[in-house]
Amino acid sequence: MKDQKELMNLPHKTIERLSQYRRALLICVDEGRTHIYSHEIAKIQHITPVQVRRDLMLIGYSGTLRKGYNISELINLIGTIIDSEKVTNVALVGVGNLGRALIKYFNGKRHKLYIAAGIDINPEKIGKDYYGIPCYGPEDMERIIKEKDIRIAILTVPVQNAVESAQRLVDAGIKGIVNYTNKPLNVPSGVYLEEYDMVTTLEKVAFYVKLGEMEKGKD
Amino acid sequence: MKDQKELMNLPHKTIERLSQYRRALLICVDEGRTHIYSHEIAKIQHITPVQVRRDLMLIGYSGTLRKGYNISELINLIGTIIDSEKVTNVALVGVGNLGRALIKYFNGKRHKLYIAAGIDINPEKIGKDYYGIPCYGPEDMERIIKEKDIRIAILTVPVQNAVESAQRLVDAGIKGIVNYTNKPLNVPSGVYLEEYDMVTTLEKVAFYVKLGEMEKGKD
DNA sequence: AAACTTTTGTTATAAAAATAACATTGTTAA
DNA sequence: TTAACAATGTTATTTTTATAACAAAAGTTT
Repeated sequence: MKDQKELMNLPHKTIERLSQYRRALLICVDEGRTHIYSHEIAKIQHITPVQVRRDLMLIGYSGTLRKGYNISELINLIGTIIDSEKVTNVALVGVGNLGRALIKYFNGKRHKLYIAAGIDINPEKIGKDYYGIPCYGPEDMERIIKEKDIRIAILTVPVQNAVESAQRLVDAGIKGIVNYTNKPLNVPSGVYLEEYDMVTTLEKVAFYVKLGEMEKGKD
Repeated sequence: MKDQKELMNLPHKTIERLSQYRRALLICVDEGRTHIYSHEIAKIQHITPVQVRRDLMLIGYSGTLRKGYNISELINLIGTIIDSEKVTNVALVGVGNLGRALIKYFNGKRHKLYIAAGIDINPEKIGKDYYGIPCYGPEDMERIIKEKDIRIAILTVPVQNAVESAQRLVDAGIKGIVNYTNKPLNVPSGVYLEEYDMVTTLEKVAFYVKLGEMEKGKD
């Protein structure tokens, strides 16, 4: 593996793909495989084999000629790059349908990321467990974040609570936020913000479907 | 506005941003505003004003000097570009937590995209309505897709059903799929596939948080 | 009214990302 | 044993995306 300094220079897209490679590789392990070729990874990810090899070159991993890459070695190496040494605790703010989907979907999938607490304003939810994760009230948010050393928050509250929740998370010392609400947020530098809007995704698909139909109509 | 042919040449990233601009502009309309500057849009989207102006140039929209852009005009223009003329019907395959979150989140947000049917394997859900959307059984999938002229599907089934569901959707003539399951899919050319994995998003945030802490640790 | 300011729109440049080209090397097969 | 093959690893090139530079014009200030 390469020097830690070089990690910082990895392209953003490579970081994303490493996470995706690992996901695919974990499935391969379950299927009992030990080795995989770059063109197989590429097929799964809908990218080119060159891109796979280039990414692996960047992290300093070498496969075996004509045997491909050792899957478990590669999984471990990707782990040393993108994971923290210790488990990173995550708070889920907003335990509605989306929030519960995330807990269920995420639970146990990655060793180094753990949704350690749900937070919700609904009194009926406070004190309950959801798929094994305890739900706290908003008044306990700051305390729980400190007690559990939570660094990252997933924001799945209703849009009208998004800004206030984000502000409180930042004030409580959160260092990263994944915002699934409809409202673009602002955070100070030093806090990493990732926003995802399902409407945009769907609109993009709709656009390219429309484009495809226009292309076909031309013939 | 520009010629339809030019639409096809719009950069992919511009398409995504147009959707996001519209989202932001719709919020501004609700706030009663009529005009907006490029640097204001930029601030909301965490990008540069130049990028905003360049995107708008690409779609052939002109603002007014020192007054900025007319919000409702711009919303309409973006609509003519990314929306279809008629409403595009969408099927939601898998009415679990995530599926229901999507219906609720999406319903009524965009005039030209409509989740017209939910499909689920669970007999208790079949025949029920979820936030106004009827849920059908898998045996009715092909029929409903044809009857309602559904072009696009959102896949939110449990991972073990993902491959089979996708295959049936493709066979039924679906032209676009948004895959929220954990399993990378394969579709024939002519079907537009967009995959989104929440784990990758969270891992990316965790990585950059870690990087930020490493940077700080150096001082 | 002249100089300055602010904002748009466009072209030019730089940076990032993806792809292509190709060298290398075990392995297989004639 | 030598040629062909199939795979990796790296450098070079192209494409895409983002940023910078700057011209133009409408308004503001002195």
